[in-house]
Amino acid sequence: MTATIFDTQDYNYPDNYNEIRPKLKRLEQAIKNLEANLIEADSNANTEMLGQRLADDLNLTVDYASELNPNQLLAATTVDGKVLVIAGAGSGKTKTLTYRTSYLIENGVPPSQILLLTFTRKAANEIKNRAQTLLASSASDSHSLNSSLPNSKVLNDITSGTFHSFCNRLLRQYSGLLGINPRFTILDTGDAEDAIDLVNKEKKYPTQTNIQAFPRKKTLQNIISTSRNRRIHIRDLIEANYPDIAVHIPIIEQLAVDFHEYKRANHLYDFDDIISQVVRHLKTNDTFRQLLQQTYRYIMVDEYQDTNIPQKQLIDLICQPDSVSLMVVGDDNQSIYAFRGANYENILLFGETYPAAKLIKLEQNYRSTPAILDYINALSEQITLGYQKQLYSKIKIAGQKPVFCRLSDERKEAKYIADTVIELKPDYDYNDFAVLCRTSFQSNYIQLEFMERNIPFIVVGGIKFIERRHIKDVLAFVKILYNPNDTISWHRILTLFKGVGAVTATKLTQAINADNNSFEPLLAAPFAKKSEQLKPLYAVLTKASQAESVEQIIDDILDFYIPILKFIEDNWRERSEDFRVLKNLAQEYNSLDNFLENLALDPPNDSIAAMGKTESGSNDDNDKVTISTIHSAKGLEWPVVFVNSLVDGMTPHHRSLSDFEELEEERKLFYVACSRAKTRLYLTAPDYFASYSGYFDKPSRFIAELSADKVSVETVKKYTFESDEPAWW
DNA sequence: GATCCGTGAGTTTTT
DNA sequence: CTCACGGATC
Repeated sequence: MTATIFDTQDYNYPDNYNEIRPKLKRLEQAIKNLEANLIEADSNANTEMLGQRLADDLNLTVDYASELNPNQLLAATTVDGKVLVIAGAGSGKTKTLTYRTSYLIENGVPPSQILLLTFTRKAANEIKNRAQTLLASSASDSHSLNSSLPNSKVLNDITSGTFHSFCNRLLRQYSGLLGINPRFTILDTGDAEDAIDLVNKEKKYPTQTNIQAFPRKKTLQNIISTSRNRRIHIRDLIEANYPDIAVHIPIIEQLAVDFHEYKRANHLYDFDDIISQVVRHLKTNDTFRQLLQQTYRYIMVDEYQDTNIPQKQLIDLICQPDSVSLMVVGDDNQSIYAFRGANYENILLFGETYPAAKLIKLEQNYRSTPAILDYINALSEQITLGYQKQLYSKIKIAGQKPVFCRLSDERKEAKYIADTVIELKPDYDYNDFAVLCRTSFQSNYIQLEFMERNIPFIVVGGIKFIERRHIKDVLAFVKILYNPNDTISWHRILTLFKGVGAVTATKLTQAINADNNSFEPLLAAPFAKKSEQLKPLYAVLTKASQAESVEQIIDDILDFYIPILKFIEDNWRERSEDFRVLKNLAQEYNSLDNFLENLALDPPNDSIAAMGKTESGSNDDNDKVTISTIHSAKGLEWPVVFVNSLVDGMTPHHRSLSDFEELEEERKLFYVACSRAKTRLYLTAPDYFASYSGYFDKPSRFIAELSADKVSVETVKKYTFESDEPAWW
């Protein structure tokens, strides 16, 4: 046992390891089976032959063999069958997918047969654009006489995007075949909560609130969604994770059914429906399934470790025929989305699903210094279950070991980080720094400190533009123009008015839907007298429904809505700033379909209003320190990375301390955070953290578990902090 | 039936 | 701190 930096600490570890032991056994077996199908470039004389064959192939203009490392080359050129690529952090995963895409095209695969599923749309576009550039530049400096080179348009025919955007497109494109209305509305999580609340109130279930309060809508949404994505019955889920509300199980089960029917009746799809409904159609509609199987012959899935069960089913259903080529890429060390239903077992069971599958590993790291790699490899060893892997670098200079520094409190921690940024700034741009937090709330002190020190920063993750109340309000108007059956939006709009509450709103919505979705009931007998504003509402909806452009619609709505906002919010002026952003977005779209779809599935995730404020005189608008949640930092990298709040109970989060699998995920989360760093990694922890949820004062076990030689421990004395006096004294 | 106000309970990560 | 609910009041 090697010494650790905190020998005196002891931690309570989850005690449910034995319960899940059978499951782990199964996973271990599947891993072992697939490891047996590992194909490696080094041990395989084929690689040289492969390189030679590629070099001889006159149809190829890109020099794959010299631009990729041997295993990347293998991944890029292994086309047939089912393949899992374990791509370690910083191993050139995007590059490999880019070259593979180009390789497919060069080998005559029609782009329309390629399906590329990624975690974000940005990732999909990046791969497509880079492949495009690759093909174009190679074509221009190549002596090849190949005349069938793809022109610049061709790559647009590749189907790419997130699971959600892909399924959304399928539902609309094949609405006829599937017998559904193509003009459906997408409910984001907040909308789904509202819908559940609405159904709950309308149905007036006989809840026994005298025994135990009925759960709030947020909890209900969470339970229903988790139940679907993890395929756990509501009863089992509640008994295991929400034992307090067990008395309400029958009602919640009924609510889930009624909620589902409500969505179907009103052409509403929440995030889960978008995927699950496609899966259901694939299972039951042979024509549809065969159509997709014939259309998509080459399928690539990125971030496979973060897929959930419905997403895996979707892939498996399309890939059923042996002739369909499937390559899934991921890193089991980086599965961090279980809270959203992601199932880390998918990647571990790949060998069970596809016994003939091949395994390729990318272990050469192009990102981090050897000292940092040493650290993250040590972290990786602490992860109980997974494919064998060891990242290595060809960089000779070891670089600086990760630094661990413990400070007396969160303010000191923030000061330390700011101090270090300023100290290193001469050698770096602000762009080169990132502060990664377990929860968005943990960045508060950092933000304050950076503001005081005039360090420019941008916050990623946290409160999203699209979730702000006034944006949701305006979009509700747009949504009912698109889908008048969108009862959630109707409800939202109608309750804005004085004299109209939940009951009137529901009745009015029903009247409108019953009247073939005309707006007339707004003017008719029982409702018109409820509020002075229903008449102007009728006018603006009528006007906006005839508008020529998305931008015009937004303008019409804003004319009507801003006076209302003025009345209900005192900071309306500040909020109105956001409307500029909304209008700019609207200008980019020429149809409501695309506008709403993009806003729902690919929302602008940084609050642009906040960005505008920090530009106090600085010309260099883009040079900013990134402050981000760890989740939002996935896939990114920075030369200098700070990971803060490394107190046991914050990282790992206290809610995960009693469950083996949840704790493992926290460990992976920390792994993701550390593996973002290229040259310097700073780990910081305050002495304690106190909130209503508990008092925590031990350093994170993730740091304590490693042998002491992996980090250098820095003492705060080196830094002279400014006075603790508030600025206004 | 709508709204206002006081009280009490819950706060991770996001397509 | 924020959200939801119960009860009083319009």
